[in-house]
Amino acid sequence: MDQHYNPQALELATQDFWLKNNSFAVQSDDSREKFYCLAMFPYPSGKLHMGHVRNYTIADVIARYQRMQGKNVLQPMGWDAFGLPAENAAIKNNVPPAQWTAENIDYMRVQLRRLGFAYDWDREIATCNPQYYRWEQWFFTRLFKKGLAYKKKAEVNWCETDQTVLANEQVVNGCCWRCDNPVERREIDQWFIKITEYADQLLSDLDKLDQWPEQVRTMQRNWIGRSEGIDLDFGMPDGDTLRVYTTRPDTLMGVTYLAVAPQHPVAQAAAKDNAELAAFIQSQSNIKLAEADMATMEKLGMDTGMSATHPLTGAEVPIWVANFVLMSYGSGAVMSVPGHDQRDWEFAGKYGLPITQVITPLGDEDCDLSTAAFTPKGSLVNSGEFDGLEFEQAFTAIADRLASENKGQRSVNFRLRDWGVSRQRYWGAPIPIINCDDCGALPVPEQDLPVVLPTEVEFEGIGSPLKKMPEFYQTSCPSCGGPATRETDTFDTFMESSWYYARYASARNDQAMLDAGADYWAPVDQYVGGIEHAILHLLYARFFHKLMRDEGLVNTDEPFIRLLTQGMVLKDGTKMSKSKGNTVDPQSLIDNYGADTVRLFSMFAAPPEQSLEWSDSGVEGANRFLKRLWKLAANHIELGKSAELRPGELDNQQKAVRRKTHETIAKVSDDYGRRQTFNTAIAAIMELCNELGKLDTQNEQGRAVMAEALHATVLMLSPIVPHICQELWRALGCESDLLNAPWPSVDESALTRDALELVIQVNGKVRGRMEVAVSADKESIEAAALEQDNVKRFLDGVTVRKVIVVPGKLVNIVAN
RNA sequence: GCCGGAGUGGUGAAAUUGGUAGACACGUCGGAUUCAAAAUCCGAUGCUCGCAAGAGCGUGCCGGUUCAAGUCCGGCCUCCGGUACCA
Repeated sequence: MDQHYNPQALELATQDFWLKNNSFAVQSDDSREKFYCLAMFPYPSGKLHMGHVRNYTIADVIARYQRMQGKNVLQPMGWDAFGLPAENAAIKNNVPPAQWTAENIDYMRVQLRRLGFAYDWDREIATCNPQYYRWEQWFFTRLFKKGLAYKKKAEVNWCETDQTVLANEQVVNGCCWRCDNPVERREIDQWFIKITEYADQLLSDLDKLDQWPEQVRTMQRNWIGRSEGIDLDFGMPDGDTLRVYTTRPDTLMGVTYLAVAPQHPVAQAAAKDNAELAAFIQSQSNIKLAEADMATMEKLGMDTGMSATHPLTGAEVPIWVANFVLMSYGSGAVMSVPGHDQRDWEFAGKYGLPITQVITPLGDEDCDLSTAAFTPKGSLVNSGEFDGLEFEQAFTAIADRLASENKGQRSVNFRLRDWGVSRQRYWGAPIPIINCDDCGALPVPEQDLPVVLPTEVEFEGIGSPLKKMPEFYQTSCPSCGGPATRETDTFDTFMESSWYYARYASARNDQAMLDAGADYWAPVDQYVGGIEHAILHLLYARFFHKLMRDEGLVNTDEPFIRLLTQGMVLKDGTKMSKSKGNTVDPQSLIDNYGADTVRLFSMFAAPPEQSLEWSDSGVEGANRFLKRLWKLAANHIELGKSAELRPGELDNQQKAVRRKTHETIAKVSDDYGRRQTFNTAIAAIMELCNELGKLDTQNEQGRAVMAEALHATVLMLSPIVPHICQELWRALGCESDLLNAPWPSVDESALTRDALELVIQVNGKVRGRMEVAVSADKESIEAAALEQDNVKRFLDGVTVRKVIVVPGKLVNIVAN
């Protein structure tokens, strides 16, 4: 065996071996337990970045570990190939998005192969391929027929200069990122999918996801935002009503004004003969659609001059237009209770509206309405017949009263909004709809699918090229046969990423969206991806899975059983990304050190769920460890075949090393399987190797202990650094295929010890240590602790009050 | 703004159920080896005081619970992610 570790040659040879043996292609096999391991597929942006390397190494480690547990493991890879960056690159480099994307995929595929990931490449998919998106189009037509897809008007960011719809990302400080002119909001027809019909299920099924991080479940719960309240109607002068939703009906008697969204019909009507109000509403249309912008902007409002009648008191309350009221939540109108809502309080203060107290504290909370609103729940005052009631009683009493007068009823509301899937962009899957003047919007018939996106296009970036291609949009109505036009909008790319995990299981089927492969492989047993996808992608995928279930395509409720959300790879304290220009190219690291070093470093630097601050130093250390490991094995092999291990004949050092070996197996197994903290697994293996370096191998049993430890080490490291381990496995004389070798097991008899060290504290501070026999009882431990010289110093002149013995850990002497 | 995280040596981090703070590495310093250097190996390394034994301090900040708090509770600060058209 070569004393010198040469990763480049070794890794290429190993990858060649895997390729020739088709090592990672898998088939359904009902006789074996399956394990579906999936990392979120990449957007083919050009080159891999460190976030990809981290993501795919984590998943690969888990996949290889599960294979060593004897499972039938599927790990596929593909490309989230539609999206905005391809259009930007097309404009910048004058290359069609399809070509740019295909070239990136080809380059990145080579990089993934070079990193040695155990993918079944036979199942590779790219979402921009018509063989993929045709099933998405087909599925959408099914949703349309079920009434789950519908069209309505919704706002977009519009650049009048460029005549283009802008993504939020493309609006910088309220202006177009290309021409720097102010954007405005514009209403256009868009397609929606009724995710709100599934809100209850999406919420309640979160309870089943007990192998998801709690933080992700909490975020989704809050995003769905179920609340219980009351819909109630204020009377309008024309006899009509103005509906508001509130979760605090107990404060109803404290309403001093109503606030409606600028887009609300009442606001629009009032503006018709009020130029000042019309100008105010107009000025609010220059704010971009992002919630963060709307929530942080200055809260502004204007009196409409109109008023409404309070449903219980009959009092007249003024109606204001307020820019912080969202047309998309509830009814687009809210009742304002400045005494008990901080935002209403600030607004009332600013515009001189009255502030009334109707809740009084139950406990000793501060309540001074001249300094702030009092927002906790309490007991009602100034509320007539409801005085003295607490929240629950008041809720019931007021709800019943409103219901009896037919002015309101209990209502469950969700923050979640229906999913808008229309994009006014070229590089996406065409929405399979035909618009006929006589018959309306109709789905493209199944036999005419897919609606293929033309890839030979003139791409200028001003609007979608599809709108200038009559050969694309001119068609005939599937119902009446008359002339009709296709939708030129394309789908949100979240559509493609919402079901790809299932398609991998049926990747080559051109007769159906999913087949028996999906029955076998779905759901995904382990999903790995960035925490930034905690809400949108993961919620849409959960929704899509339920849609597919209800279409009979899958037979489970949830797509992802266990979820690992990896932290960001940061550099200089901010997310590493192409747009920020702070990326580290993993390719040069692979060229310098090899794939195993890059894999080892990215697993060692931080636990998977934490963000990882990149530093170039440390990669060197990972490489150094592999060199040391190589040399350790080479030195052992040079000494020749080792004898059979006879545990009864070991001396103390050999026993200690063997104990360390099995302690390490126990620790590393737990770190891989339960904790998924690969950094601590690596640290434990490093500790073992440090011990092995000190082991005397001049005698037979010493070499036998070394052999056992090296076998375990190679097995335990193989998911992380598979290339070097494959080579060492062979060099250690093992004939079997390391990929399928069973995970090492713990020999409990090797773990026993006679004595252990206890820490002795006086009043919680460490004052000494002592060796005690494992069998020692509490009394003898206490007595020995009190005899320690340094302990006695601290007990001088004080009285021992209590002695606490924590078995196997410490003794704490409480004295004063 | 709202929702969810994070904050520990010079650096990345460890401490899994409230029980020895800093494992494992990086870096730095010292030594061995070398004509010399690289590489490699050995040793030291939280801060302060001390020849040493040892002592004091120390996990973003303020307060609390406990024999014992990085860990639990209350209140802040800073940074990161998401915020529905970036993916």
